[in-house]
Amino acid sequence: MPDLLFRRLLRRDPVITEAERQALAAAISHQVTIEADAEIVREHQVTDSVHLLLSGWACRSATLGGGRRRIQSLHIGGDFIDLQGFTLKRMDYSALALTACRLAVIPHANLRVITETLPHLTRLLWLTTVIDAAIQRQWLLGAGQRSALQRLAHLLCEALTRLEVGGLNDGRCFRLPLTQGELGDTLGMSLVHANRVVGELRSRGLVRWRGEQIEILDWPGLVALAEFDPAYLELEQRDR
Amino acid sequence: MPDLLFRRLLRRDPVITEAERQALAAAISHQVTIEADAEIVREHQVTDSVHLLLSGWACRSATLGGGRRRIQSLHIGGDFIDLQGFTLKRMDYSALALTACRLAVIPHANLRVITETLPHLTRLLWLTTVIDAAIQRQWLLGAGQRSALQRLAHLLCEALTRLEVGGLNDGRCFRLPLTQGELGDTLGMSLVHANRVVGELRSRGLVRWRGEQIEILDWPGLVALAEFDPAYLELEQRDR
DNA sequence: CGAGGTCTTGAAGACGATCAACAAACGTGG
DNA sequence: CCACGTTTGTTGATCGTCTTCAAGACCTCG
Repeated sequence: MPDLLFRRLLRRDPVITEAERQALAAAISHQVTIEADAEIVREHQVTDSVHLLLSGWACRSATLGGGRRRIQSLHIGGDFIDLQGFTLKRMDYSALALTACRLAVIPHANLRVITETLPHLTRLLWLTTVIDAAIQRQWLLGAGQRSALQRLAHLLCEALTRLEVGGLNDGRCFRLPLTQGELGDTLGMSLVHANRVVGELRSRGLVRWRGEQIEILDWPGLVALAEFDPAYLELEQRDR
Repeated sequence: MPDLLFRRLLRRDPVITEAERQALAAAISHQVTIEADAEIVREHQVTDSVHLLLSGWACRSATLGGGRRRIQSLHIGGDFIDLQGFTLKRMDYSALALTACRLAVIPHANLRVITETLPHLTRLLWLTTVIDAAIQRQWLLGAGQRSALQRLAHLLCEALTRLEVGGLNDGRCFRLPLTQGELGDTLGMSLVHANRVVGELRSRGLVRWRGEQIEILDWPGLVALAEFDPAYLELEQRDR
């Protein structure tokens, strides 16, 4: 079941043994399907299992007094939504389904057994949380130092690159299931400004953007605008 | 030597065995002292050891074209500067000493042995990288949704709380060894605005701030202004 | 005592927020 | 199939926060 996860891990590490595959598959207690806009975990909740996204899109978000919301990350098939919770226990963010999602549920107890028997797989799981954090650092960097237009361009570059690793894109086309309001929350800007900045990207001929469907028309131009360097996604195969 | 680290881990987990303490102490290959403004690790560098800060202040920073720099985190005694590098190998940020620092160096090879023999200690190390990421999420949340004044107030709340865990503060007084230029880079604002916002905090009677020395005069007021909730620092004792 | 870094303050201007209104798309039930 | 309400997208106008440029004060250290 967690094939997508393994495919992505294999981009980072040359060897995943059959025993490791089976252990992780066996750690899954059950699967669930949830509909769009459903909550996967709630902020402040103490959790006892983690969720691996098998298909669909999800996000993490946190809200501040005054209803100001920030979407802190986007997730696609093969991502752990809340692996942090395995060590953290109490969540500091909520996770929401952006589309209908298929999720694999893995109890913490089963992960604990993995940490006690399969150190290499443990390091790979650790790695996924660390890559997660590297993406967050990139967003933090953007939030302060990139313009609104650059942040949007960077998001598109990151999205396409990550989708490609899982084979979830269609060439230069992909789906981004966010309303412009959600896009604003993701990029840290108002709905109105998100709209303007989407318009700017279109008028520069960099993307075609109809509803949720996006086509990158000028990848080098977009990468240059965003100052996108995929190094932080850690796509090199190494022994970990 | 890594007493500060253990003290802080004990705030999160009730039990650390003598074997775990000794294993981590033994994993340290050597210690180094570096002077202020020295570089600890450089962006894009492939590392083979991690650095545990024993005393002094350090930060992580990343730079974007045009020389725009972002300080992504601040570190005090007991923090790992670059534990991410153990799984990541290639760094996506630079680390700099803000003051003279004493560092313990732990080769990746020794950490690997720990992951293969001491699963509970491994989970605690994993936990430190996850708390690290939780702090980053909080900064990301602030970067978009908090005003400049609130971000500064939040930074002070976080700094004092983290210093308290290590016993590194002096009541409501502590040292923050940042110039206002660096403070601006940390908070994602210009030097000039950082200065104004420090002035605002002073004139509201919330802090006394002379050079690097800070005294919190009105803690509840500062917490309220910042909307500071220390839950994300994960200070509850649990089995991990 | 001078020099370099740091802090402080003023003024002008840019970027993005907010307020407001309307258009387009979508889904639902009549 | 159309009417209707709701959600989403689009555009204009005004306003505020923060940036940039600039200059002067302070301070520390050789």
